[in-house]
Amino acid sequence: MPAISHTPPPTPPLAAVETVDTSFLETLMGYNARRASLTIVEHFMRRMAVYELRIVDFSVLSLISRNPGITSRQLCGTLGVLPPNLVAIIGALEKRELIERLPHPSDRRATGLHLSPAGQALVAQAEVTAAELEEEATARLTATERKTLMRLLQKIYR
Amino acid sequence: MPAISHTPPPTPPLAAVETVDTSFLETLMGYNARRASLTIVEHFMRRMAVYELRIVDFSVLSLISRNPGITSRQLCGTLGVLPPNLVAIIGALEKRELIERLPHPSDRRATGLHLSPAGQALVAQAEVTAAELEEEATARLTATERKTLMRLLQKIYR
DNA sequence: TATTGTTATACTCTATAACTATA
DNA sequence: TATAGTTATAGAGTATAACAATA
Repeated sequence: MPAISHTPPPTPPLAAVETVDTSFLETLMGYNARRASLTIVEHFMRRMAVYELRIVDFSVLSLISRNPGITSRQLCGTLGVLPPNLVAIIGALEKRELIERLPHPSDRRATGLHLSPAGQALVAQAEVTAAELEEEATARLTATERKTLMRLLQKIYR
Repeated sequence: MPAISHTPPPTPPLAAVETVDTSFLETLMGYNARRASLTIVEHFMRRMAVYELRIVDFSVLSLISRNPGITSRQLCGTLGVLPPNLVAIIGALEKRELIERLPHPSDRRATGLHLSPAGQALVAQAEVTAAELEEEATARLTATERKTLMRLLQKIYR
């Protein structure tokens, strides 16, 4: 049986933290993907502000542009937005006269979404800006690294 | 001068969209980073549910573990959380008796955050799970690709 | 019976202003 | 005067339930 010490255990040092050690979090793909994603999102919001477009608005317009007649349901499935939350998004874009709702050719429950001429002009400009800001946000990467990064990210989510 | 047609312009075809073309969005780094990030986040939330930890809770515990005595302000700066929003997070972890607040050695305005023994045990388990789920989420990548991806993501946000 | 689009609503996350105690 | 931590609160984003019209 060991001797029992009657002195209290030593008080912990309680030193102040000088610089925060984030090395463990940086070994996690989730942490790195999130940080990188947030960085690009910042660039995006700053550059798209002139068009008064959020990321979801830009995505919706771009998808309608390349898929004229797409339905709300298809947009929801593609972008991971729940149907009730798309209503206000579509409504606002329609109120700005950037998109139009036309009857769906074969399903009277649905409506086909189309860009107005103003919407086509806006999305054309916004897509140029999007390409530019991508270059900005990934300026520290070479063209080859950019392609590699794109490919590896797609391997995760596809 | 060309002849003027008096017939109305042809009605647009209004064909239904069969499969949604997402090829343009897939050329954007922001889109790919966000999709990949969301995929990993899903894995994370599912696996961390047993510990009742959200990503921010895990991050806070892991940072306190490696930086005992870290202040709320330092956590905010590291994780990009605003001070008012950290209060409830810290409060809940303290109520669960996973962390303890001890006086800061040199600044009486601040409090140093420390893990309780229960908190240390939980974070140790959670970090193992985190490493496992990372493997799951990036299962389609080789070890080399994983390292490359990590490096390229860090080049964007650092 | 299932699906599209919608309303209402609740919950979470994020952001801003203002206060106290201390530096 | 500036900073750490806090409260109250507002706004954005995300979630579920339920309904009418149509498939």
